[in-house]
Amino acid sequence: MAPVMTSARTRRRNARGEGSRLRVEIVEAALRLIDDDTDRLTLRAVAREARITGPSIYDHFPDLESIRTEVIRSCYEDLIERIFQAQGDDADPVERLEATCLAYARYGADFPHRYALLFRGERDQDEKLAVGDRGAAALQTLVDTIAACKEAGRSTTADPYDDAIAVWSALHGITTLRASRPNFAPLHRDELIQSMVHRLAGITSSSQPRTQTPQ
Amino acid sequence: MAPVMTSARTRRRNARGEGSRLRVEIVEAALRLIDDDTDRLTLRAVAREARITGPSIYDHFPDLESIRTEVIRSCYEDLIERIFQAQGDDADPVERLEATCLAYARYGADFPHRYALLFRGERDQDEKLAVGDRGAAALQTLVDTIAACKEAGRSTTADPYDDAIAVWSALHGITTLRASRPNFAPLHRDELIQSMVHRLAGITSSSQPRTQTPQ
DNA sequence: TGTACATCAGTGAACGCGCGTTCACTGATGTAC
DNA sequence: TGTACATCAGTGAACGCGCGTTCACTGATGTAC
Repeated sequence: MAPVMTSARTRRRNARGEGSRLRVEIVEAALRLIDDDTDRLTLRAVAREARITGPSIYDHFPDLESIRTEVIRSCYEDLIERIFQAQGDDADPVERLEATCLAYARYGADFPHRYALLFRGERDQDEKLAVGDRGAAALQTLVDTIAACKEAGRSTTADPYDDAIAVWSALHGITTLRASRPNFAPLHRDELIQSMVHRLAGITSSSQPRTQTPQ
Repeated sequence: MAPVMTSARTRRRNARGEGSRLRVEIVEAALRLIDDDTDRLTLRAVAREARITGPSIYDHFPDLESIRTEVIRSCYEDLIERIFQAQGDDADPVERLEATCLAYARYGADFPHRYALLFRGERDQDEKLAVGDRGAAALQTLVDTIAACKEAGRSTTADPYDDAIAVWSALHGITTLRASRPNFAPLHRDELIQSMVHRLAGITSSSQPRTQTPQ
């Protein structure tokens, strides 16, 4: 008689005292499903992907929604972390601005479905995620960098905050348009992004990759 | 004995020969659900909203997916129509550009969930919707308008197509960011949009609502 | 004008499915003696 | 070193639900005579 094929077939249970390891396995499984463009994240699908049975999840999460929240929170943290890392120790504020914006866009290009997830939900999401402060700090970083460009005489910005909002909007737009239309601006994405950022942040002269032809 | 409460309680059936009227009622019901931010569009929910029973839908649509497709198609047509209408008969190309972009952004602000629907799906969508040509024509309109600005000496654009893509990205970004964060740029949305469009399309001088402070 | 009837716009019951969640349980494993 | 046992990491069956879809049907209404 052939052995029954169970969903947990090849998985080896965690050792004693290592039970909480399953919590991160669950989140990883959910991320895999999201990256595969699963249209609806279900508890049973996550369990299958983690090669456990449904009820096992309840030792680590009270319900499906809390898995979802944790997944979004971890993606958010990841993106914010990359933004701060991209700020690096660059002395030139224009290069810092470019690096920050490209890091943001690159996250969206590398993980389009995770990125979409971050901006799908709405009201009160930040509170539930408890990352509101870090998110605001990331935006402030962009504001400060544009302000630094101005102080260095490299930007004509009249309002770094307004321009940071404009830059963020443009980055978000090109990131999400690209995700939904695979053929959208594929050839010179980074150049397009840099060009948009330069214009919206009022960056002057210098190593601008895009040449303007005066009328 | 109290009458049985059915989902079709108050609806009056369409007259003979008017059966196809139900088709548009179904689409309207689906649109209402979408505007109410229904998380998952189901056939049974559409039927309830249209005050008919589920099976009645099958006289007009072969399956749930085809309702969805028709809804998206009609939203797409609506948006494209508004873009062409906004082009109007304005002689000033800069004003035409502004009107077009604001019409686009306004659609997204007025119908955030319909707008999101248009950019949720992905590959092959245009073919399925049979609106690819009209969509491309709408984008071309934007390209032409920017080119007209240049010819009128009102834009320094080096490449109207690239700049149209940039403008579209920015519009898409601010529209979707606003949808997911209700507090995002609420005070001067139109001014922000105009300012972004002007800078990305290389519009010079004139009635720019945003004052640049030279360093 | 009156009536039988064909047509048409739907209905209602039923199906199999995957879902979230609950509950009692099992069986491997580290530990006490 | 050997064994009984408590603990822990999960399992399996079951529940009620809403779903998409099918099928046979019903009952109002326009039309032919």
